[in-house]
Amino acid sequence: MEQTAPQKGTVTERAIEQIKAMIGGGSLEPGERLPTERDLAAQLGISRSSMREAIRALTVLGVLEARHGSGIYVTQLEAGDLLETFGVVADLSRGPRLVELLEVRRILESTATALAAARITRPQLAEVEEHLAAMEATDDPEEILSHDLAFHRAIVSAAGNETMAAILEGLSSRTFRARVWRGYQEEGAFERTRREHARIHRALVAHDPEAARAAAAAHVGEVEEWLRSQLD
Amino acid sequence: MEQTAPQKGTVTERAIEQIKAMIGGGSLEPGERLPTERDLAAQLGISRSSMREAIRALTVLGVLEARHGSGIYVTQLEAGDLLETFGVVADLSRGPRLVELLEVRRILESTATALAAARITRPQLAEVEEHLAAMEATDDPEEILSHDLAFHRAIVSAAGNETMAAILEGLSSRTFRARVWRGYQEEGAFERTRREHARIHRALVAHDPEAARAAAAAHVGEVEEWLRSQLD
DNA sequence: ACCTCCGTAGTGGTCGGACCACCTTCGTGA
DNA sequence: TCACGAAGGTGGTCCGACCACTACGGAGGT
Repeated sequence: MEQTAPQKGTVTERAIEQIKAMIGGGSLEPGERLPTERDLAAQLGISRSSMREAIRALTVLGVLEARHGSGIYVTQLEAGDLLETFGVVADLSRGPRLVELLEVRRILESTATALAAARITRPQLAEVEEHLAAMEATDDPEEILSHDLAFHRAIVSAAGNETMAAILEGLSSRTFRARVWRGYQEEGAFERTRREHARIHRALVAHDPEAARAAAAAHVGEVEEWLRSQLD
Repeated sequence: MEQTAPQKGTVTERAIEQIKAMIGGGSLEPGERLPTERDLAAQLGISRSSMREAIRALTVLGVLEARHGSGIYVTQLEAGDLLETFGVVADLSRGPRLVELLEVRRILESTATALAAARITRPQLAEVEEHLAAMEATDDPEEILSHDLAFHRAIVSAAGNETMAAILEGLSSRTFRARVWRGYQEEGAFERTRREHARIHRALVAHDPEAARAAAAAHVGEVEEWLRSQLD
């Protein structure tokens, strides 16, 4: 009997694990180019079709990047690369799961905003104010949403934790917010949102972490409460 | 000109988006069975190979589940299904990224532990104590790690937010902890870990959320500090 | 009438080959 | 010296065949 092949799971799953192991084990560095699909397949003793499925899987996970005509490369393995799939969670979650997601966002975003209050620099603060102003200068819901997202993104970015920023980016994905906020905003919540944003902004200017935490938690909590009440 | 085909990106990427849209749009319910690979391919006008890649991608994301000989099914789309891939992030992150990951875990786990202190039931508390006792009754590092994981999992579970639990599960994945803790535990941190666990336990028994939050934050923070000091 | 067993149709899993679309490189020519 | 174009290499797509496994239902026995 040949013991060289453990034979657990499908060949594609094995290939995925082996490539992941190569990267985790250090034989493949971030940014490095992999052998060709054909070579990799021969190397692991599987067909090119199965190897392509493995590569595709690692591509959607943000671990690999395939460039047509050039080759397959390991991504930089930055937080943004690996956490891009987090948006899928937000897009496909429903019902009670959405509330839980918002609760996670409230916890992380309030902490991030508190950190930002302590660390934010003048240029970063200027960017925050820019989006705040742009939000109030238009009536187009689409544009408001864009600057709303950018407003929070700028704040979270100032907290200095890229991983946290990437997670929150997923939790605030465009389709997610559009889905939840459509109903929420229609209940005349614009004015309240404006006040909450202003309160967050004042805390940032004052470099007051506790006030920032409270303001951000209240802001996200408002939507959370509304969504919870909709589940009846 | 045929305008029926938008032609952006690869056909596989389009197929992934279309299937995701079907699920998000409600034409595919959780647990429902999809058409066969061959039918789906014909339906979207692509080859079976490309369709298989799309299905494989959605499978690793925890959205679909393929059962050999039976068919392809939509998962229940529970937090655990969709966030299983989160472990990959922890496994492949390195250097500064690891510290950021631990910071996120500290924030979430301290909050979860605080919630647990307020809500934990007697049976749940019993399970926590079981793992605590088992941890102190053995010298096998492997077994200690197992019960350590289960200890925290039981606590987080008592917080009542499955999504948060699934995220923390990923942040505490076996390979992740084994990697970080190997060096940490060798510095005689066993005794300190024991005291910290005991402190968390006392806070749970007393149903004291603030004490629980502080104890959990300190516990994770210890490892975080140590890892930060190793980056020199 | 009921249960057991096994055949069979249908499904996902794997393979090999062919061709296309795109990028990169290098040699040719101005 | 530099711009251009041809050629090779790479990922992207498709096809057809076969294998491994599951599920369903009918034949046979009790």
